Amino acid sequence: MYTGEGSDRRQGELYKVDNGECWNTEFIYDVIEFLKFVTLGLDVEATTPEHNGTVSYAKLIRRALLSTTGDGLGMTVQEIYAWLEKNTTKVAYMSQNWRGSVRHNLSLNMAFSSYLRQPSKRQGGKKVWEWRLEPFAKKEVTLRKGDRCVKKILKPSQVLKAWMVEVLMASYTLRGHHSAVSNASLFRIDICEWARLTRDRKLDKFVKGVTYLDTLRGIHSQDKFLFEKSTSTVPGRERIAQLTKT
DNA sequence: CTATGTAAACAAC
DNA sequence: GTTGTTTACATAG
Repeated sequence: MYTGEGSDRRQGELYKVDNGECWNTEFIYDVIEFLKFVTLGLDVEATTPEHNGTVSYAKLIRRALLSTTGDGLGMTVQEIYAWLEKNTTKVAYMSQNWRGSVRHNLSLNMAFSSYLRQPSKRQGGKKVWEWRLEPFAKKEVTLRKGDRCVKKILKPSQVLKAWMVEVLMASYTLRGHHSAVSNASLFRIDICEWARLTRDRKLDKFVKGVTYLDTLRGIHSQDKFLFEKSTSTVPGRERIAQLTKT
């Protein structure tokens, strides 16, 4: 992620980012502004067991998944239960149905996705699903608050929007061009296309107009970055279609 | 209105 | 019975 500060906003300039890609300057600025917007006013996350009773399930699940060693290794629901029981104080005094709440969070929150774990010989080919953190939810974002640098993680529901930005970036990368998006209809095109390419079920539902009331509400009406802020580098529909073909 | 927690119906395994 | 999806409702801020 590009984290530098700059005063010039010359258009068309390309920056190299962490993964080696080149991004359009204006797009980068838009992403940064967006992330700032998204992370304003977040509370400090409690890190010790004595204080994590007030931390949300989603954050604790995130911490559980971050605690796994090995790249891409996730946790089964049972492993998540066990981790929460061992490493937090929250579940001890939550309702009897806290496991249901955990599953509810896993299912509803786009920060979490399930994958089929490679079957081991011991388990005799039985299907085992594991939950992983989406890359966007692993990140901590460094923000400047006054003269201090504060590290924050994104709230799971807010980070959904950041994830949308990732979707856009991925789809642009796929097409081999880079640009800011500021137009609702173009955004929709991108989301539809990405849902099709990735066969993302959650995204697919989103495209089909099923709203996730708890997490997706308001994304159209409220997201000023994606739908109201205007930039001048948005390619036309024809151009997009052209690029998509090749 | 947003964020979060809880309950429950229901399907698939 | 477990796991996962979804809707509905409650409450705090």
